[in-house]
Amino acid sequence: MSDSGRMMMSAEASLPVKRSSSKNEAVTMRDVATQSGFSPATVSIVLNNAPLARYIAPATKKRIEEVARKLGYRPNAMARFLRSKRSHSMGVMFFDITDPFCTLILRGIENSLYQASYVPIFADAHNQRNRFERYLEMLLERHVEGLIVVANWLFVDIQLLADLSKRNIPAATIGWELPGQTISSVMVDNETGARLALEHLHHLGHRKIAFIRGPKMLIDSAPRWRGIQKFAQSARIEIDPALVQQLPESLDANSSFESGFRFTEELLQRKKRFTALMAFDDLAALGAIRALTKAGVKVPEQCSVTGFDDVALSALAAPSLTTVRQPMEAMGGLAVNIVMEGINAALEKREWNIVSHKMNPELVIRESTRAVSLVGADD
Amino acid sequence: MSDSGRMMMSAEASLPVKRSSSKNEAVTMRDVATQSGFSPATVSIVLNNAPLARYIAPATKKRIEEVARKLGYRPNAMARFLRSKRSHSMGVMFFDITDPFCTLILRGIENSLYQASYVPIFADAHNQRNRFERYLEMLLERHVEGLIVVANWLFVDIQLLADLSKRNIPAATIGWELPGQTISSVMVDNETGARLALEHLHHLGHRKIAFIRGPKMLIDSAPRWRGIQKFAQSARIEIDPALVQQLPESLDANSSFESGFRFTEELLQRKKRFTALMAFDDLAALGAIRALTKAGVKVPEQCSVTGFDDVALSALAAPSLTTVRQPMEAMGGLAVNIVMEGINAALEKREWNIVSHKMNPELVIRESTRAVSLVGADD
DNA sequence: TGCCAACATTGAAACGATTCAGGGGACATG
DNA sequence: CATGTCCCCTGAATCGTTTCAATGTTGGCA
Repeated sequence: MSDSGRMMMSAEASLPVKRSSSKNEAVTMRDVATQSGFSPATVSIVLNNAPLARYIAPATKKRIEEVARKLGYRPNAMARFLRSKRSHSMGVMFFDITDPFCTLILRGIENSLYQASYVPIFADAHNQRNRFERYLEMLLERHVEGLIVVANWLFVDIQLLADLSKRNIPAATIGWELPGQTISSVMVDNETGARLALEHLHHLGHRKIAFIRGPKMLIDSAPRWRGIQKFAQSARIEIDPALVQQLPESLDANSSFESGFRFTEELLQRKKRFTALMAFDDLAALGAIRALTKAGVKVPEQCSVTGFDDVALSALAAPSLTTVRQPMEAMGGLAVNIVMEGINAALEKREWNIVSHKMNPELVIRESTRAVSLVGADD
Repeated sequence: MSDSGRMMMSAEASLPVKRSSSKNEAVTMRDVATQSGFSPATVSIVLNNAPLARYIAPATKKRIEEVARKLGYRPNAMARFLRSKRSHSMGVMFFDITDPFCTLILRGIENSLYQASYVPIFADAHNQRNRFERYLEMLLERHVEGLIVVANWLFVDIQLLADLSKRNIPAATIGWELPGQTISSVMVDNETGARLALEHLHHLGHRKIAFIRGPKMLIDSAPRWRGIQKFAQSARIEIDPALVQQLPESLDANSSFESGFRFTEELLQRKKRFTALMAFDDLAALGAIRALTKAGVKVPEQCSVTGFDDVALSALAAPSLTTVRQPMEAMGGLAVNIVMEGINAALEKREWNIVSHKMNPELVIRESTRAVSLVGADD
């Protein structure tokens, strides 16, 4: 009564509502129910706009929503999950957050999840198998609705799949795939990417080209090399084995910089001639540039260098790096969509298919490549 | 029967256990209870090693644990939380994952949380206020036990605090603090850091020094500039206003590279003389180096450059960057410890204090700085 | 008047764990 | 034989939602 008087001016008729005395107890649905004079069931139906809400009187809805707002009601996600089986969370496992390759992918994933009002639970495996497994365990306990694995190393194993498919949790991998279509995956088309880079160098007139191959353990290595070989053959570029090196297995994100640096120094010491160097990834390329510069070989004037990935610093380096871009943000987004599709399919008891998607890479031409100068020394 | 026969050889007497027929139904505590022949209560007590477990017969424990393992029982985190009020999760909000400044901090946070078996829920605000608020909402719905905010922009507002302190969720900020000790914070000692860099340049003989100040909106800007001014005064270095520029407000992580580049170009065009340039952060420094190099000014031979932060690429750049390192991983770890302390205090109904910690920065000397050459032209 | 459909709301049973107040049984003690 | 004390274990309530079957109330129509 005391309240209703003041409210006369407002268009909304607003019944009195007791604010919860500044206790730190959370406001529950029951509170909203008692305060609004309806039952918890009704409140739930209204606030979730459930099918039954069709039958709820508009005035009731308004009243309940008003009380909920005034009380600052926030649904308890755990309780909700317990009943509805939907956690609205997605596990995101990756191998190393400090790897620049990862961060843009994560951005893409995060962005898409946010659109869908899903919460990401991040799990950084630090490239360690046991950490991977432990995190997987934690994610399963939390009943993530789906799982995205950003991995490039081969160690991620079958055990994972067993668990996932048994509990049928939709999953997708990025940058990594399992033989035999057992799990959805998103990868860049490595073979095409490598071809693009080599084609570019070839087009610029380079014929004596040094290569830094990726480590065996990395799934990307083989197809990229294949792309190189195929194009070399078709363009009649001779690959001199003495100009080919292979990165060692390493779990450290920045190690390929060191290796690229060291390999290039060795190459230079051996007085091998080459007018271009094609590195497995951007970091190796930057390492190579560093070595070349240090030895007084100017990039790109005397030697062109290409990378792969287009990580953030490639654009900032001096000279900026010509490289093959992986559409990382898009890859992250696509993986989310694939998993979402799986979640929805399961919800509607539809069938759905495992998809393996190869994204198109894009050649990004910057400063580190240039046409072979026909006049003047190329050394 | 078929099972027990095979088990005879094993030392553990093992009673038969029905494996859940390959349904995808999750195995619950009730399953373990019925299969083992004890009540859910007992199972809970045993599996959690609750206080009451003192009174449970060893044989019972063994049996229950065995059944749980065989069935592949995994506790349902949500159900557990609903009862126990402990979500074992921590909200981690940050402004932009693509900012290299962020990633190492996140690594530190993740690492410490992992030790404590807490799951991080990552929320990337993209430097947008509404996104920040929406995520905060989502984190609260999920009842994270604590919150860590990695922020440097000033827009994070009081509203946040109201919500947090009302629900008394322990929180800590990294790289940002609120006036008046209302929330725990971990920051680098910006003033000291700036002094270290300037001291270094001074020590190398530089007197004509250009400065790129940070944007006003960034909390780090003021103390760093203060550090510069104080040292300049005590060392009688004259700061020429014509050599001082200020980065614009921008939400893009890489914008300071552009700005650093542009500012330096302008400086060079104006034919201002300087032998060293001190940039607000690493990206601005790299931009500056780029501009200098482009203009034919050799770094460090003709001009020394320093940065701040020591982000990952600073070591890889050519020349590698002399900079002031923030102990980012340690800062992340410390923030987690602070929040954990708050959680535990609340649990034990202890009092606990808000702490503001200033971490010591460290000067990292690399290739981009060199003593002023007394002979030869410095231009 | 009687019956049915549509409307508006609710009671109560889950969901899967935790927790605490007991409850039998065994054994010792007075 | 009554009582007390450990031991070992369990029944049942509870956490905050969702959801379904059920209930009472209208109004329309034959």
